Amino acid sequence: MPIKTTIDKIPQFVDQEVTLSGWLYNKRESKKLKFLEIRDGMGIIQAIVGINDVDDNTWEQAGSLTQESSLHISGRISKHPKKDEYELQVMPGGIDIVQISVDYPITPKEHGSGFLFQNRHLWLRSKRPWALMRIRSEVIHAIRTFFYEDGYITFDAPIFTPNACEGTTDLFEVPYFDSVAYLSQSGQLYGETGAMSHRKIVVFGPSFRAEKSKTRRHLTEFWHIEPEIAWFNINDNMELMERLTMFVIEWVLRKCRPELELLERDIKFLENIKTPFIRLHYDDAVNQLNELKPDRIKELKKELKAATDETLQAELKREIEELGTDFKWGGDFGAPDEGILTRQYDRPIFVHRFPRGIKAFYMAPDPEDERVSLSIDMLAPEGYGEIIGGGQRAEDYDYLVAQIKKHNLPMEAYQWYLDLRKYGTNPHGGFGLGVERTVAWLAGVHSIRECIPYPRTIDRVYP
RNA sequence: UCCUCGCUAGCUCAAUGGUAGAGCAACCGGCUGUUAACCGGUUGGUUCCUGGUUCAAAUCCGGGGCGGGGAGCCA
Repeated sequence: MPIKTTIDKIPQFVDQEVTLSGWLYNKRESKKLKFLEIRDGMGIIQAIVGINDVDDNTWEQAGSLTQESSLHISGRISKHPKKDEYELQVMPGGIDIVQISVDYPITPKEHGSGFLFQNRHLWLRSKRPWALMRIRSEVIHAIRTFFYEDGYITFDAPIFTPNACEGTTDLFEVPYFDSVAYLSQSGQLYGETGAMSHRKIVVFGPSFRAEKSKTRRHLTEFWHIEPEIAWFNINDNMELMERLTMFVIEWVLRKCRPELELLERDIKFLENIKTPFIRLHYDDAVNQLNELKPDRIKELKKELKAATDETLQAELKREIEELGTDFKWGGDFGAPDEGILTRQYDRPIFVHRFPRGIKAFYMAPDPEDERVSLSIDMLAPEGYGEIIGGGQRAEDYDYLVAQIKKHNLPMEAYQWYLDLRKYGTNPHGGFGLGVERTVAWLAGVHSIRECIPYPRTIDRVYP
């Protein structure tokens, strides 16, 4: 009787007979041999059906299999004659078909991304999404492990909220009995209440933003890791971001080698990342940016000369024009600016102490320089840009009240939040890390839409 | 909200305003170890919808729909 098992455990069954349950991934056949690629969720193995090794019925059944047909398959495990892999030699009666799949839409050939996302429920079975979902799972597991081992409490924030965290324009409004509620765009304010109770907490959940963005870096629903810590300053904060990032990088390099290989991720870049990460004051970032701009423009002009594609030319022209003027103090960095800054380093960079005007109302002002706030962005290298945003929170009651007024936010909705400053206020802070952006960077994929099972964007809520 | 590109067979794409095609998939056949297998054949069309220009529209123009890429904003 063959042993029931799964493909990940195959190496321990060499020269033994096993039964696998799975799906046909691909098939190649000749007159006397059929090669069946079997996928069982844990991996893929090639099964061999030889016309002289099986009965007629098994031979016919093997021939009738179509892509994604479900089956049980039994045979002897052996080493691949050419490759460092194992394969399954199908035995007589070794094929038990559960269902023949007809017209599976996703073929092993090329498809456009629109088509693939329309068929996301099936595309998830293909190698690339399979690898990415496993990396995502490990990234989440690594983050939770990091915080757990560091003494943090998991503190879940509500998803229905009565108020805006950072403004109302990009909130999803939903009916709530006789009233309305909003889908949370951040758990941070609730996280702060948890920090006052447990000192170190981490909120993990989905965040919703009705931003009408259509880029590879935006989703309307994304997963958000938001630690919040009492008695915690901006330097503690950067140190925490750094430790977390290193922990996750090392975890993924340790656990996801096959997946990274499948995605053809050049892992040298990740392996070479060392602490300390670069720490750049906003002022210095602005100066550096203005110094580097002329060189970048030269580069782009060269690219423009070489470019033949018209859309690429137009894009390059626009980017050159945008870079043409000096970056003025007080502005926020755009994607091209972040690109210039990160390109010169081999590790993530922190930009800290942004002007108060471009950061959220709750950011603490810098006591040594009132123009700026104690805010931090962490920019990933290789052009991935911002993956963490955070900072120290304003602890002074009167300052916060003034900020809420200045930002035209409804005071009554923030009474509970203001209570934190009335009763035992203290320097505290935290940050928000985008899970999908982190996965995209570590896995080296272009779009964060591939980094979540079902991406939600401005014009896709199906499937 | 703005800019930009696109929509033709199941998929990826061709087609000077003049008979709508290829590759892949599917189906049939061939091939002794293939691995996005290969070779031969067959089937497959409301050219996104709508209105217009024209002797004639996949192609040009207007309106709409859907999708890709980007800006701003952000995780």
